[in-house]
Amino acid sequence: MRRITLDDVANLAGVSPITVSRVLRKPDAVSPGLRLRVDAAVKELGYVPNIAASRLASSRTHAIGVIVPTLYNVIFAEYLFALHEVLVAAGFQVIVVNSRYSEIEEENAIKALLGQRVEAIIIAGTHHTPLSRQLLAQARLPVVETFELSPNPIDLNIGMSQEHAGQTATQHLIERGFRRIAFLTGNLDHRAQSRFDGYRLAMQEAELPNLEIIAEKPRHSSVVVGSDLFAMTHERGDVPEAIFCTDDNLALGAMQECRKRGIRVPDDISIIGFHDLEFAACAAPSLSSIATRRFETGKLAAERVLAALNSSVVSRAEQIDLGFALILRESTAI
Amino acid sequence: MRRITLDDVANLAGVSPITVSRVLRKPDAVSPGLRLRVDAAVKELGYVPNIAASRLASSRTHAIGVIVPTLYNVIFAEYLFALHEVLVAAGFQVIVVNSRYSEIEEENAIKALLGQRVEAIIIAGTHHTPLSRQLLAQARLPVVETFELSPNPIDLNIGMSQEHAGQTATQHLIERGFRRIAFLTGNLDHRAQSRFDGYRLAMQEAELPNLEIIAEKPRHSSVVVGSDLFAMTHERGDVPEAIFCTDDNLALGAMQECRKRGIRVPDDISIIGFHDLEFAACAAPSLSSIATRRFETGKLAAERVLAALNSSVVSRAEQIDLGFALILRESTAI
DNA sequence: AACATAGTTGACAGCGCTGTCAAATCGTAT
DNA sequence: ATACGATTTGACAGCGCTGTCAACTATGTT
Repeated sequence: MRRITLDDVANLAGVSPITVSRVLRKPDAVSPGLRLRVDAAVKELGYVPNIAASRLASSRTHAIGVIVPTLYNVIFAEYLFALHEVLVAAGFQVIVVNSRYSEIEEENAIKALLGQRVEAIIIAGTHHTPLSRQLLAQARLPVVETFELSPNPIDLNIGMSQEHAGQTATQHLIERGFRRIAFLTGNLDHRAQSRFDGYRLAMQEAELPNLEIIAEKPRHSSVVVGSDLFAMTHERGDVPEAIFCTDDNLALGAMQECRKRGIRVPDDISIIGFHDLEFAACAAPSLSSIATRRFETGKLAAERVLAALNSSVVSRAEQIDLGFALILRESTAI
Repeated sequence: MRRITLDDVANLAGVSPITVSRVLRKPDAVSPGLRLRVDAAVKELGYVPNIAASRLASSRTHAIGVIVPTLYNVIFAEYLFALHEVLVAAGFQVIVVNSRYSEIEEENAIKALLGQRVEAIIIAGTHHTPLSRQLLAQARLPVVETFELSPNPIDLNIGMSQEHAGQTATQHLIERGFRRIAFLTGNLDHRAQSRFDGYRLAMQEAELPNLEIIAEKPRHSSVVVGSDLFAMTHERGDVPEAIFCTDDNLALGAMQECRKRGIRVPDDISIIGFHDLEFAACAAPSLSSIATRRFETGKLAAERVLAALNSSVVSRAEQIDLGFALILRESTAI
């Protein structure tokens, strides 16, 4: 069972293969009569062009590689949604690869994407293996690092200061008058680590002692982990006055666990999350958080990639800070 | 700036191109001496094979197409995680495409995947356009439809009866003695519709009137939507005795809104969700739900695809029911 | 009627790799 | 020293498409 090719369609329609190719790619350049004949033949044979052959012949793949650490966190779904919206509309295929928070897997992902000859790579995070950096730098294609700001961007960098955001959240709790303020996270990936750095900076400035609630075994931020970690802390008997959680899911879990244990939020304990996920506003009590701009990050990254691909002017190492916002709600109200 | 090719590596290493190709694909078939020379040349030039050329020449893509409606719902993240785990380990690339709950976009996704000459397609759902069905059936490759059971599967079908699950959830509420039982959803995609059918069947059997809380404009299941819909219902003054939500997120939102409005769960109202998402067990109160098997669905689908690709025996139209489980927790306790 | 012009169509080669099979090389037994 | 099979290496063609450029057709102009 041979697959149907351009030649088969051309034979059936009684035209040359190149004409069939044109009908498919730039129909306006072909006379209506032939176009109809070719379209009919395509339909009759159920012809679907072989993209690998097309990519090889044209040396354009119309593919953009995107690397994210996980699909479990909705922030990446939002980011990918924006990327898709822009790139697919512009005729590009988006190839999403998952690094599972591992730099080695990320390196493999980069190799795989380069092997596919993607025309650009958009990668979440700014920490990569030396080989990853080298591959990306040598590849002579637009690279966008997102979500964080890098001290030495490979190419374009669109993000925000995770450290400053962590500091801001902590300072808010300090200003509320709390002294025993804990930092809670399920794992310390690079971004969580930066938020932690910000927390420590703020605590140090206020001359307050650190209070870390960090899972023994790294676990993805989720409601359950927030619940578990708070339960453990409560059972040890050292419940803080306030908690900064690296993620709203963790914060929600902590709040639920408080409720179960008869601890009132914000009367007995204040809680602030991170990312301002959709549910933060409607939680009971509503959750204070740091709003981050996932959608805008994706949109801007995609637009810049398109611009770079169209302009052919090589512009290097630009950095865009999309910032963040402190959102105050009931969970840290006085 | 020409890209580095196999020939460049061969020249540098002083061997024929085919030998380089062998070193990369089956190193054991090449003597250690040459292998080292070739590896060194590959490294020196930073050579990355062109997958399009490889696919064209070998007429194997080692790619599997996966279509999901959205990445916003974590159930698809879990499903994709399982698919990846099995397929990537077996040396396949997983190409994920998003249909955004649209049959037209799904059709386009199918065309795109067939154009890539994927070796199998795994598609969430069993409702497709006629052309989609035709393309999938004619494509002569393994097709797996997942998450639902189809009356006429295209090929393999791994899922569960959404209708029966909806009926079971509703019957549980009926057995608890409630009469004013509402069905709440943000949108009526095919699976939600089937759950709704199950709800109506159960209500009809018990000779109870339907009570629908369905968003006017379709909205993806989320905590906010659950919260909004419940708020609207409460303000209209017709709060039911129990609610079956098509998704745990909706249920969580409804519970939070209850809390804000001083309605106690389960004392004043019982709520059951769907999917048994991770947070259901640790919610306050913990949430009754229908547990579904997303991970197993993905794993089994991937394994069956691998088996089909290896066996070359064409086995058609098998159907596997992975079932579901009613999980009773505080939110529907008496 | 001859010619310029724009608009269509086609011939050709080649993108970079791999399957197939033939040639070369090696080690070992005679 | 020779012959043999096993192993290693290479030559060749072709996968299915597209870029380039040449050839052709229809139309309008002088």
